[in-house]
Amino acid sequence: VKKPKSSIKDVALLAGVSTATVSHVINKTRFVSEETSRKVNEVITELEYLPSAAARGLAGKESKIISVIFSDISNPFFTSVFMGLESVLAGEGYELILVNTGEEIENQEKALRTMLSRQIDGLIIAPTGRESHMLNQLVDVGIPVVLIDREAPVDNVFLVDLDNEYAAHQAITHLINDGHQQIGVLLGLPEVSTTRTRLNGYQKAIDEHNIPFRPEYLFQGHSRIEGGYEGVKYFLDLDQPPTAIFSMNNMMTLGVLHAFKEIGIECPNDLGLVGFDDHDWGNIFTPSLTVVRQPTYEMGVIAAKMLISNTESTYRNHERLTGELVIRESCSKKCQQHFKKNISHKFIPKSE
Amino acid sequence: VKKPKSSIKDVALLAGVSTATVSHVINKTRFVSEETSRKVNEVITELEYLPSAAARGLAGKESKIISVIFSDISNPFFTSVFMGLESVLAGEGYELILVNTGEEIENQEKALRTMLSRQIDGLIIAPTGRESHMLNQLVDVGIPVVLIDREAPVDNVFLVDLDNEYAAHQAITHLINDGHQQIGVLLGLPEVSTTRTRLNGYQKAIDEHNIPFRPEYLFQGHSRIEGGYEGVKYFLDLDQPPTAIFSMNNMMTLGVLHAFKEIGIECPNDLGLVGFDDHDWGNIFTPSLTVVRQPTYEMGVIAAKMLISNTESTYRNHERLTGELVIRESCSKKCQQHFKKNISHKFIPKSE
DNA sequence: CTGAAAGCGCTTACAG
DNA sequence: CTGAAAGCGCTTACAG
Repeated sequence: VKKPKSSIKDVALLAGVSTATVSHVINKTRFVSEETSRKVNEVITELEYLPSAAARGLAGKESKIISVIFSDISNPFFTSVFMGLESVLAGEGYELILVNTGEEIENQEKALRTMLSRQIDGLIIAPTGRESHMLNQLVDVGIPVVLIDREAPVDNVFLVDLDNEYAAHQAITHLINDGHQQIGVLLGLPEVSTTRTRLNGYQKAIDEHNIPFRPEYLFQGHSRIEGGYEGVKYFLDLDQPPTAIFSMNNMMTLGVLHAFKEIGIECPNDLGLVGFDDHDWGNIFTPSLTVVRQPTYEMGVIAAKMLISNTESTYRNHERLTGELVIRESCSKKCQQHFKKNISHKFIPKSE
Repeated sequence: VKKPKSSIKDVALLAGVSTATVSHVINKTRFVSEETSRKVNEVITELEYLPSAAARGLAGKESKIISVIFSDISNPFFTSVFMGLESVLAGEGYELILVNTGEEIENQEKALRTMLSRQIDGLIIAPTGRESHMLNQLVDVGIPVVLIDREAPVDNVFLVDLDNEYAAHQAITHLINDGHQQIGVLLGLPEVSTTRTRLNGYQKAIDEHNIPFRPEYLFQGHSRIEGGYEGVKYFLDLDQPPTAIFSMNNMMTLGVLHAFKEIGIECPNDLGLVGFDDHDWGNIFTPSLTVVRQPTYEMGVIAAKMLISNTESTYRNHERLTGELVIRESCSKKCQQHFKKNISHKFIPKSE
């Protein structure tokens, strides 16, 4: 039951003009007399004509497609960034191809390869951080790319990220001021740049307070729920468990809360918690969560504007935003002894 | 610093064959001697040749683009569906254009119009439910479309959804068995089909238990956080407030929990709660939430498979899945009097 | 103020 | 086993 689509030729024929004229009235790319212009538009609506994006792309114009490559779209951080992107790009007539790499470099490379064969007008990517052959190739070919959230070893790209070191420093300092000296860290993925910069902020904060660095207070949580969950178990099994936890992202924070509930840990009295990324449940949970809020939507907006601004004047190549420490209830320590002494006997491992 | 991309002509020239042959070795669409085939592939890697998707599309082949139109990508329901879609489609070489309508019919129509001008291979959409001219046109033009989660007035489309009536019936029956006779409902958007079917399930369940239907127990929450929050306030202001709330989606449930925390409502003793959609925080919250879990990821998988299965045999035009009632702690009522009597004096309106 | 025509980079009958 | 060539539906110098 296919209805044949009409082409620019059909329009030209019916309107009694050339295809060039039709093209020009559609794109407003040269003057056309009002009369013919009207006639052409009439025929267009009559035939329900829509120009073929493929033909347009081939003929050398922009594709109006921008590719977005994220690592984990189930993370609200990225959906919020996406909405920020969309808010400016949709208005400009762009469509977004979204691909989810699941943090796998092979998926990223494969996606980038496809993008290279498409006529994309730009790329917005939260890169894995490892060397990427395809990313360099995309840049070489002249496609504008903006890195978001994370750095990567490429030149001639835009970058919008958070001042992660400052944000982490702020969070840890807050924890210290609330009486914590032993602070466990749930690390994000090692190959992602934010893990390093947030750790730097931690280091700097404890240094400033002459708190010794303890490698056993670092746990690799892989930015995943399970990692946060396992991390709590790990910390409590230490001879001298930390009195507070710094979680480097919201997924791990969720895992921490899981563990807290399961083990019966009362936060912040038993164990303090400061997280990265804010969300509605952060406010609902008891205690409500003290977190570093990232301006996620705004990051998307800026990235999008960078990409489509041909005037380089508006933005620098690198826009660094500032996080906001949202102080709620999960940090303030009231008793100083280590939590382990009191509850280790009620530890219930997760049933698998 | 643009590096010129090489075309199929360049490859043909360097390999000493025709473009037809190059095309055929790439697509494996007719036999080519092993020797020339090898030679062609060598040249391809040497030139880092990648076929132009635009040209391919124009020349009549598939575009390998599938369009996904959702109403709210910040809702985990949709991100989970998206990941299900991606899990099968990425493997088949498809790219997904994602657009977020924010539940606005105009945005939907605009997006569909663009899709019509693109050479998309298929469309997966959670439609607003209202009559859509563009949707019909897409179908007319021969593009396969699958409706997901919701129905819409179109013919010749696939549909994958939940048995919403059954799911709601199950949830309400559970509430009734836990001792609730007054059950307030937070309605989803009126134009979305699931709102109607879930309400039917509610109606059926109370009918079966001879519980009178009370229109004042229905509150329009618009499937949004604010709606859930306002709903709780509304219900508690009734002369005879309900003893339990049925929330038709996870966003409204979040709003309910906000209100609970703010007003100081103890769930389930003060007010029971059963929600639609499951999420990690459902388990973390105290009390943990009793909800209808939808097989979201699976819905995505099935929708994707429907779309690309040319053999109509595998799937019917309509696949209806079954939700699972996950019983946790937020329903069982222990005291029978209406909650209002005890706490209305501590009511603190949200500061705006 | 408007047209004729080349060209974008593929695919695919048609031929041999 | 492989080529020459038409054609997909646009855009854009070039001409007038």
